[in-house]
Amino acid sequence: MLTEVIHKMLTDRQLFLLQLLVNDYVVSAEPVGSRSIAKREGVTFSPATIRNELADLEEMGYLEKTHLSSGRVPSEKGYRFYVDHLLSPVMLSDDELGNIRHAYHERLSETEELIRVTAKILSEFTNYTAIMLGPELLEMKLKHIQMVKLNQSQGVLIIVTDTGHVENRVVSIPKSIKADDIEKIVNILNDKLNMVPLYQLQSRLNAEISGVLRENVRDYKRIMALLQDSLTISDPEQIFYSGKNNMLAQPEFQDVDKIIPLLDVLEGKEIIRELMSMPSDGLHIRIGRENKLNGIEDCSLITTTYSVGGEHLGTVAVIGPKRMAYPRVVTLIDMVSKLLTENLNQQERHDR
Amino acid sequence: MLTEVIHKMLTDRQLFLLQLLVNDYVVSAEPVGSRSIAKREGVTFSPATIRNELADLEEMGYLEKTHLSSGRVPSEKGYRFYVDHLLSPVMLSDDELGNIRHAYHERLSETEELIRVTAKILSEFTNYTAIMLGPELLEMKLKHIQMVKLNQSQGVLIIVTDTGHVENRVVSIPKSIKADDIEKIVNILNDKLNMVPLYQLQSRLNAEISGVLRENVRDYKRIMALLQDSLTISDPEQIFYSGKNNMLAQPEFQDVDKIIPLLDVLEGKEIIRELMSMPSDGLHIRIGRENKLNGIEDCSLITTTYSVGGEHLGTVAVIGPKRMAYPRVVTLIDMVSKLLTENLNQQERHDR
DNA sequence: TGTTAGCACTCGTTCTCCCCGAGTGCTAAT
DNA sequence: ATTAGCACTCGGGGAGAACGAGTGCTAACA
Repeated sequence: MLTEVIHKMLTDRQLFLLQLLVNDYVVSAEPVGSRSIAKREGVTFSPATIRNELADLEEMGYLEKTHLSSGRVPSEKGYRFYVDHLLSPVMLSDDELGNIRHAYHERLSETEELIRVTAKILSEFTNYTAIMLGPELLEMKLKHIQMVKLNQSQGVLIIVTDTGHVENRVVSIPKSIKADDIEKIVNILNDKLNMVPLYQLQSRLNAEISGVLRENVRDYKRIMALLQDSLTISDPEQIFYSGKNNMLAQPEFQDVDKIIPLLDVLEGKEIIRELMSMPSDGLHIRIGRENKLNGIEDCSLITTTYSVGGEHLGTVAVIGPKRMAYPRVVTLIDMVSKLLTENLNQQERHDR
Repeated sequence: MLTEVIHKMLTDRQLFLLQLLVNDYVVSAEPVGSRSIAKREGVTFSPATIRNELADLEEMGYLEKTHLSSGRVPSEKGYRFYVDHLLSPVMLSDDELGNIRHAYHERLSETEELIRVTAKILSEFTNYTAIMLGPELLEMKLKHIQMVKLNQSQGVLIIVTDTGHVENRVVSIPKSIKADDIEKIVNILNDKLNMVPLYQLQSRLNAEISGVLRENVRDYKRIMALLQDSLTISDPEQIFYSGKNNMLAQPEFQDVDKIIPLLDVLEGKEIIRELMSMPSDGLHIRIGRENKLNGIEDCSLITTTYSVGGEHLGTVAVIGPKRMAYPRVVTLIDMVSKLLTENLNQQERHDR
């Protein structure tokens, strides 16, 4: 057991006090003093004793003071310890459980809609910001491809994936390419590329299709260029945000100068890269500076993953202040990612 | 000429002073005093004279004071007058013109992309928030409809409109409906509904299609229910935002308590209704409380429209503080909406 | 009669000073 | 080992004072 290792360094009482202090600070957002801890239930010793203990905890780096004679605040090391060893799962009230299940109860046949709803639930129940990465587009497989002509020189190319996701783009069609050519090409593509992952489209196109096309259609070069262009997946990630403004209500972000960089980061692409750099198995927590990304030094990031049909992976993330209600968020994010996986696979089940 | 009517009430000097004061306040965001006006170029009279004039303008309701001995600030009536009678068009620098044209210079074949880029340009060059309403989905005409089967019980219904917009939704297909039925149905729909505006789909379905279906396919009732369900356009508006966070940099929104309601309104649906309530011809400005919507009493809204092929109308809007750089925004929004129309119709031209 | 210099007055802002209270560390008694 | 007591620290809040940007008014002037 890990606790034995811990006991060598921290006494039971110190563990208890650290836990109390973090719990207190998480709700009050203000430095916690010995007196207020002493008043808490289950505390049998005096403020003076607590002060001694807290001084030790501070010396070990688990706590900090904002100024010489202030109460204590958890350090990042303190949060890390709390999260690793002291996190006790929290029970949600029946009311809340009911509400969550209810939100999922509508008929949500579309994967996107399901993810969007999940993000909303997560942000509303945590009061922080939820970010979800959809299943990577590039991992999806091509189910059907289609060209719809809009007018003499333009058409819409439509790509449907196995998950039911639809990509479309408008393309210019040179005059030299005739309608029956297009039909022929689309048929060839559907034939050869069925269930090919999107990230392979380019290479397959060059390897297999180019030869077939050369034999079957006129103006082969132009068509190849066109296809190469339009079968490039430009934005390989689907991103869903919810509750971006929840951060504004947090006491640590009352200052506008803190809000602007934060919101800028939340809207930017770097946060996505940060999310994708999280390990892809199970639940992970990054506290403050553990995030490599500038601008969220005062935030914590909790992520987990969900899967569709045991394959396509997506990420569920909650971002909030370092002083986060970790137990609650962990419970919620875990629950929601399981519900999401469950729901998605329920759809998937129809496949077999 | 309107100016004659004005002259009966406001002297030339008063007009001049009002204009100076608004221009000054727009950049400084602070009450303007007589001394600072006197220092401006072209002002030949003394602070005392200016004070007298300003007092008159205040009496007439064009100016306000924040407190008894402060400088003056334009009232809503003052802004209104300024906007109606004193707005002098502003020239953009060659640099800026170049940048704008450059931003449009990439190949932007997709309507959506074009609108998105326009919003971005507008918000970046004004430093306010841009909101664009896409051409109303309901006005578009059906170009092609298609069903792609995903698995035994689900398929994706794809609707392509004449503008190249693609709508799609996942539908559950009852087992009783066979593949050849689906093909038959889709053929009938494409045949009967070609170039029918989307808002008519429902009624046409009931009037014309239901009879044909009854004769040609099994399980007619179920299919009708399915079609009725999936041919409903759920979200009839496409909305593009850009620069929502620009508001945070404005001095009037330094207070977090002001930011939260503002951002909430910007994210909400009411603002869309407000936008749609603007007259649909030419450029319009609503100042402060002229907006019926709560939460943007301190903002002004400038809108204009753009058109696609002389038909589908969309809205371009900029929202900023009442103390807005009106001349610049008017010039920019006008220019950008023209460029947008131009670009869209360039695509359209290929049609003929 | 319109303009302007001069002056008393107003009022928000900023700075200082002071006090309060929450909290600490240390010491000595239990 | 625990705790009561005490001196000390420091941020926050409130009361004044000084400041300055601005006004309105009056009287003099062209």
